[in-house]
Amino acid sequence: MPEARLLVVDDEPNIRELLATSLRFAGFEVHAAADGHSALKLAKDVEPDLVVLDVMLPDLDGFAVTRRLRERGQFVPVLFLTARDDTADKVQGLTGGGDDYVTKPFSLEEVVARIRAVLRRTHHVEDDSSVLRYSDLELDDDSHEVRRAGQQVELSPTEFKLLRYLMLNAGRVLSKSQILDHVWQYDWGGDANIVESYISYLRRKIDSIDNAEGRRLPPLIHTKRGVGYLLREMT
Amino acid sequence: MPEARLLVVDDEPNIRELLATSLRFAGFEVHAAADGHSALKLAKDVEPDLVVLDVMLPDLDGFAVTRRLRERGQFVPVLFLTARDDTADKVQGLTGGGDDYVTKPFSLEEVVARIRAVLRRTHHVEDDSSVLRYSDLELDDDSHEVRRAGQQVELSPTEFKLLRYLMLNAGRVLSKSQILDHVWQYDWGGDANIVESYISYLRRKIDSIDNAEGRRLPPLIHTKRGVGYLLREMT
DNA sequence: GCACCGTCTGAGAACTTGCTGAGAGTTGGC
DNA sequence: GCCAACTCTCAGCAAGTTCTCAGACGGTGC
Repeated sequence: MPEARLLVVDDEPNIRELLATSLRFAGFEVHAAADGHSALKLAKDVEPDLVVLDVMLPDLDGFAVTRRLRERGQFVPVLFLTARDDTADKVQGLTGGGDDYVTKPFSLEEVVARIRAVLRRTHHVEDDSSVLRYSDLELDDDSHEVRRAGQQVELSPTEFKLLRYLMLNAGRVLSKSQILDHVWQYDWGGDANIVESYISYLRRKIDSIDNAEGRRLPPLIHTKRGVGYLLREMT
Repeated sequence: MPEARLLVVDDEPNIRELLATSLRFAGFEVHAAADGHSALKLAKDVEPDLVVLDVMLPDLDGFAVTRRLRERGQFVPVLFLTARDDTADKVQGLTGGGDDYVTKPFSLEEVVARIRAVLRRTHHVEDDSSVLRYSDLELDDDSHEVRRAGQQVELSPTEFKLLRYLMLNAGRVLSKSQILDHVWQYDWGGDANIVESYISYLRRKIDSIDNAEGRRLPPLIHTKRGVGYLLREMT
């Protein structure tokens, strides 16, 4: 059973497909539309739990779509996609409720994280917490805090997103290009060496910790030479 | 079970939706109407605990709506929305009976705070007091007083709203734009740097206090670089 | 053992973000 | 009308973050 039902609305086919595919892979049921009118039609049929909505659409803009949804009694939360500066302020004034926005170009991790955050807040079924756990690692999305063996660790935003992606895929090898695709913005043009750098930073922060007795904790991040990286507890 | 049932009446769709979404998110059951007549009709059906009512409506004005409600025997409290100067005094004259008003443009924090205050006063059976607490911080909505470790602290109105918002979301990182959306007026066009300034003021007042023994109290406001701010007790 | 190749990491440049003091403009009380 | 409190802007500094590069490191296969 999928985690939740999403409706993705974007007129650029590449972005739409990128989102649809990754969100499906992340465990959501995904429906897609290319413009405001088909989005409204589709929303009536599938009754999504959340709408991912580009603000710039060829026919109706994102706000108009939202308004019509609400007028019709569909109080589904919305995650807006906006160009960097251009509409950020317009959106800001309107995100008061459970809605949120992400600026383009985004990274997939960011979109998934925001979707989960919005769903968590609006479905307010308080049993599902915001904490990801693996082994003695804890990552809290709400407070943006990370702990290894109970000891708090300070991570930069990129380090946080990287660790989050590794934890979501614990036990699975992730290639450098997969990591690049998810943690960095989709239009990133640089070198994959950046992944190595950030893995190095992360290891320094979470795999080089001594516990209270001064004993070194076992590493959780492992390199699979020629393949990628793996978060795993080794026994 | 929602905290209370509200009826929001405003003819501007953006404002109506902004209010409806945020109030729903704040835990209220919300119904909405765009003009006086549909408001009256809806009020009969849903029997709201409070009405949020724009004074300027296309058909009946807010006072007329209120009058008809009262004539009909519905003594529901009303929170009026008014333009800044224009009717402030007129409203004041009419808010004797537990009603209140907010001038446009408002901030969401302000609206929520007033709604809670009115409900508290009118439903007077209330076991829930007007005091928010977190750690050794106390914020009293009724008396507008704030204490850190029992020691009273003087805050300006904006500082008070900011602290209130942080306390309501204690343990959760709030981005500068979230803060801007809730604490500042919805049409605010300026820089997010204002949030930094006010965080700085707040820290000076509540995080730089020495207790009776001259020992510095631990800070409660924490910066998550690149993400936002967090009110939290660190152990 | 040696050479190759992928990986690791220190150094550092460029940039971003956040903090704060100074001060201009506004409002409200007396 | 004057003063005090408050709001908001600005700019400079401090610190953190991102990313690149190059040499060191270490596994693998011959």
